[in-house]
Amino acid sequence: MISQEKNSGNAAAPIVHAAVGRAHPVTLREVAELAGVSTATVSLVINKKKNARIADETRQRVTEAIAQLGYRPNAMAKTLVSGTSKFIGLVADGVATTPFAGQIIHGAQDEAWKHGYALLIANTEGNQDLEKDAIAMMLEYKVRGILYSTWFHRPTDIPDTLREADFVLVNCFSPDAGAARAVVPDEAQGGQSATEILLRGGHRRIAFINTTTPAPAKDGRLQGYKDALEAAGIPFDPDLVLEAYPDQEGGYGATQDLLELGVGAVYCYNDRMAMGLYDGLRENGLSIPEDIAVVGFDNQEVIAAHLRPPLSTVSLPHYELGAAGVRMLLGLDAAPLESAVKIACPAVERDSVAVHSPA
Amino acid sequence: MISQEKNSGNAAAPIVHAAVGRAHPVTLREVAELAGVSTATVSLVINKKKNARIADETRQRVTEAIAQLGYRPNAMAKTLVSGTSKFIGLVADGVATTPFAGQIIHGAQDEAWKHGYALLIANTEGNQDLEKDAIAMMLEYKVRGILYSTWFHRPTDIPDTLREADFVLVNCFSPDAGAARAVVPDEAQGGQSATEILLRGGHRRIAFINTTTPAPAKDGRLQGYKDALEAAGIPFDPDLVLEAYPDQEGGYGATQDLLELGVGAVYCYNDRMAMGLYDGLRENGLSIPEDIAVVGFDNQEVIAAHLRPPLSTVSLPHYELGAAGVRMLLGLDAAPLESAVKIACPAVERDSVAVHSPA
DNA sequence: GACTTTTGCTAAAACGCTTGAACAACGCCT
DNA sequence: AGGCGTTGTTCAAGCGTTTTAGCAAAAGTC
Repeated sequence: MISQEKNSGNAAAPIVHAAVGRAHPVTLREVAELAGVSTATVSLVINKKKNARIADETRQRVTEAIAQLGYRPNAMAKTLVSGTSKFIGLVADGVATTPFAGQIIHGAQDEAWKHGYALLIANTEGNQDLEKDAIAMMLEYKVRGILYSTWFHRPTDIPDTLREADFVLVNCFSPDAGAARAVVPDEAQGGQSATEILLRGGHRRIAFINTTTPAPAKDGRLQGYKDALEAAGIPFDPDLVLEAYPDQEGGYGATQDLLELGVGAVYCYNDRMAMGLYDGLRENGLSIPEDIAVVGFDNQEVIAAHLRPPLSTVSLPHYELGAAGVRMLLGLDAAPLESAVKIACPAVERDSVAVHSPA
Repeated sequence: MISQEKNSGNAAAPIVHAAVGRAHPVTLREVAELAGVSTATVSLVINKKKNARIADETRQRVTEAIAQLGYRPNAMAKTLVSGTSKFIGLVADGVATTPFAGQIIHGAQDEAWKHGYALLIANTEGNQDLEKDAIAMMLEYKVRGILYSTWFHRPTDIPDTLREADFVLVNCFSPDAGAARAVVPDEAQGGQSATEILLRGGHRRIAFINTTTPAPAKDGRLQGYKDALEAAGIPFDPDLVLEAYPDQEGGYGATQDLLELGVGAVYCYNDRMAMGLYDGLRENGLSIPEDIAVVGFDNQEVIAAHLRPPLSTVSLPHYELGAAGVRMLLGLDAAPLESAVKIACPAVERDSVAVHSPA
């Protein structure tokens, strides 16, 4: 339904967007002709060149012609002239697949957009050929740079072709330090924050169920646990550290061992383990947080926020990783080459740890 | 670490990719000069034009020159000539934000890639201005077409600018039927499948906890429930249909009403409600599926697969929606204008419904 | 041997835009 | 009146491709 405004008393013809309908796209030249000027002039007014001297009257005429024809600049032509596009590529081994790592895309997209860039994404699902093709394509489209990201924090090899572009590693890093700019989550700080939630809850004997799978997260989260204890003046007791496969089954399965420890608080390697632990604890007639306090790690919304009681945890800053990656690529953030930049994992306190009532 | 192959006996010079290092990008002309031919010839061999007559020897020389220089075609220049790029735009009101709807991106990306297209995404978070800018940007980059998607199935208005492009609505549809091509989930079929899981489990009295929020899903899922009952020869009993807010709290809160119905099976509007219901049921000492069978809808992996017992549910085909959208856009799938194409919601059977032991 | 075909390749225009140099017209100063 | 600085605008080259028409040489044809 097209609403036609009544514009009596207005001499201007009703504006008709000629471009609507997809005939032949309107070009600069056509605008120039309508306005009775050269294409150079039109270009000048469009780009608001500061040292260009254009009469107000002319500027006006051009602006009108643009509106009347529904002109849209051809970004390809622009790019061809300038040499680089306003694209930032994002190649991911699976962030689009995994629910919460998708936030990397989101963060990158928002930040890129903020600076006038658009995101070109490619999900490679870990397939090397696909990855190569994706990077090639981005290179061909003259992207400003490429964000190379992984769905979980890990070391990664840098594909050769990637080096042809300006790039930043996101959520991963190169084993040979100094080889590339990178941004990763601060696992240790996160582990410390998680432990501190429990500490603040008044707990002194805190178990940690770590993962069995080797990963930067495994070491970092354990380190954070130790750091927090040390800061609180509590000696580290290796017996309080269990290990299990990092999923719901793993958490569930660790219940018995945990109970034998006789602790009042547990910090789980991730939310899924915590979820399993909830079930195990419940089956043993224990309630959270009264009998035992629990914190997780990752802040997988769908799990953590909807468990009963809602789980206190620590956020994996995916959104921030994406955003920081873009800023680093664009040279807006400092980007040390020696080591990856670490992004904080903020604590998210919910109800799985009782507030401390100092005895 | 650069490994230098020993190539004694091989007259060819070691291939050096001149492009690595980001000096001045290699152009067609340079390749032509190295090969001692014209740019036209190089273009011809690169694009493998079938009716182009090129001597094998020449083709060979060109190929070598390309490899030697590490030449990469400039896609912008190509696009400028051809008029349209190999991009497909995806504007989303939040699919990147919501975990599982991110699969729309994934599906679209895979399918687009399969046909040689790259995905250009823009998350508008429902912001109209952002949306307009995003579409404008896509138009300027001469995208092949635009996928306009929403994070949950709903009617939507079609922004004016969108009409300047070839477009398809994904997971949403226009209230004025026939206004646009669209692809949406088949809620009714999904509801029917969900109900059938319970029916196959031997249940005859099946409750349905619908949502209180108006949406295509509300009507469709109810319709499917009725259809399934009818097909099974069971009269529809309105008393068995409850309503609650579609989240975990809603499901939990519906427990009492549900128990008063005295049913042995429940079909929940979504997985989150089912999750809440699990808690409510458990508190009442009821076990799933022995005392009561439950099915959900949506198949939110993180919830459904990890509940105890794992929840039988019905999948919202986000991946397929994205893929189908691309195919429709590219004219690979038929695209009726009268109504949206419906994508099946496949049942995912887990353990929340006992297998039927016919008495 | 004079012709037509075929084969292999190139010249050059076009795609839509940007930009530095050039230019015409004007007012101002001496 | 001559020179000069300003102002407003255009010229034309160039960005890296694709593609059509056309040309020269080689190969067939009778």
